[in-house]
Amino acid sequence: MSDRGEIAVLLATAYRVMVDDLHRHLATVGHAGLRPAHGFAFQYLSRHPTATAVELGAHLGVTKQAATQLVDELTRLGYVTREAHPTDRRARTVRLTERGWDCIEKVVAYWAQAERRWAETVGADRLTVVRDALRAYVADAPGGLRPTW
Amino acid sequence: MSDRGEIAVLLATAYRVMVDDLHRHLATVGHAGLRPAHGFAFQYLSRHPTATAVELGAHLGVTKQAATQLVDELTRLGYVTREAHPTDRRARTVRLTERGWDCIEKVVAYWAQAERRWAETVGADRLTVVRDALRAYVADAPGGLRPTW
DNA sequence: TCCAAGTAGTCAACTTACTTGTCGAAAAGA
DNA sequence: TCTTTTCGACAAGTAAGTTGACTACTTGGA
Repeated sequence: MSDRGEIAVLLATAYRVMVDDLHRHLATVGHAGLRPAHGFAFQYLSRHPTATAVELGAHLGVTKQAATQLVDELTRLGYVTREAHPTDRRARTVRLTERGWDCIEKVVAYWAQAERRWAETVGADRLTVVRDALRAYVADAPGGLRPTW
Repeated sequence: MSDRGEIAVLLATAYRVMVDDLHRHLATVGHAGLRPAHGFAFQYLSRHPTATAVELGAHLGVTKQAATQLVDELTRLGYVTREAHPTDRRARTVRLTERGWDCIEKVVAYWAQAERRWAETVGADRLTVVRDALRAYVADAPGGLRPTW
């Protein structure tokens, strides 16, 4: 179980290490209490400024109730606010606060730094190979995203 | 959020795709009902034939109660059996059944095949680079394994 | 050899992050 | 207009973990 198919184990471990490191880091820069699930919510909200909770749920692949709970939690933590929807009086849009944007910036900065460190140990050219190979793998694969971190 | 630090997103997505594909495949070869968490239990049990539930829990990073529940479930599904511990009358060892070993074999075979397919699209030499780079990443990282799939 | 401390596993209650189901209010399509 | 759909709220249930307390057995030291 360690030669053939080793990449699967490595992939799982690398993923885990990355997520753990990120959250450990975030906790030290004023963003404790975030769970992996929040990451993709942030990513979606950052490029869909008028998204509703239901929309967000659809993107994350969870029910609207779960999405509502997530938004409740992010609201309580100060990362998003709910505002009246411009055209639909049933709906409310979910908007990132300044604190939300700050967190996103810090995630991006941390990943960029982690990537630089990795490039230092294995070489930038090799890291490019990794990136391309991963792109090929996920492009090839069937179906829905929903990375669930 | 897509150039610098893109590898983080790719890693998360690739992991997700891999796990989903694996479980979809397992369901088609007579091993439906398995959850990601079972994978590492199998891996550990395959190389620690006299492991107890508590030991397994320590390896997986969960409480003994959670480990016991996991073993209950695997027993019910026919993947493991509990047997008297050879020297400790408090303890019971958890042993893989034939069905358990069959599942492990199928996982290994599937990963090997997935790796071959991947190598076909990106080239075997590039896949070696990926493997080495991932090894370097997880080796570099601090601390506990516990991939939690 | 006995006793205190430690450990394997069980039972019970609670927490978290979801799920399904139902509903009122508003929107949208025929 | 009228029917159907959709947004979000409320309620209850489930799955997979947690902490805490307990019994049965083991172990190591006085």
